[in-house]
Amino acid sequence: MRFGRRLPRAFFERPPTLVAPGLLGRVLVHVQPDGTRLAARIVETEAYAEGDPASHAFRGQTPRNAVMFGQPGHLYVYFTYGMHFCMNVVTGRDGVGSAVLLRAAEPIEGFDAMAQRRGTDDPRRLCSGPARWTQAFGIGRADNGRDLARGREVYLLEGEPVPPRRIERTTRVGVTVGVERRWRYLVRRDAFVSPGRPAVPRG
DNA sequence: CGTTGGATTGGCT
DNA sequence: GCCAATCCAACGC
Repeated sequence: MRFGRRLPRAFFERPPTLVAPGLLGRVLVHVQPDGTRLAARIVETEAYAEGDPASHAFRGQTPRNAVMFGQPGHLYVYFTYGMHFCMNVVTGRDGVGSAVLLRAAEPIEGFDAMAQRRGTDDPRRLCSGPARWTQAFGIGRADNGRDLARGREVYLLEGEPVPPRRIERTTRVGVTVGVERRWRYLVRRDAFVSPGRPAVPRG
């Protein structure tokens, strides 16, 4: 199958609340060290904007979040809960700390390698969750800072964008602050969306 | 330098 | 629904 061209740098050089819905239906590709190609269609994302208390960038630049403040179109990978990696696409102009968390996708290519890493054959358990997806793809520390617009190992293809009426918007999953912001974007009724529960806005 | 809690997941009650 | 797993960056003293 063909999924079109690579998404250009300009695609990412916008606020994360525009990039996040714009990434739905796109295809993330990871060419592994052994040459195996993995691909998945994005079905769920979250925006982490400038001035957003839930963002890793909220308290300014640190060694950990430095990639978020760099050139858009790069991959920001972080380690959490002592065992999981999550991946983001850096958005906005150089110097702005913002990104889009990649939360869930439908496996398209490299099913066997994903199943082996995940320890299950269930296609819905391969990439449906941010840490599941990085595990299935073998994404880790070494991938932090990779350039999606130019690199050879990890990149994004145009795929087929999801029209606005098929996009659902909710609060984000797992955040304890900024819970009123509805910055989680998902493909309506898609089976590969993560099982994560949106935050409940207090009121 | 000690403490805290996390953009999660899977297993168990 | 609840909670342990397991590391470590960020923050406060």
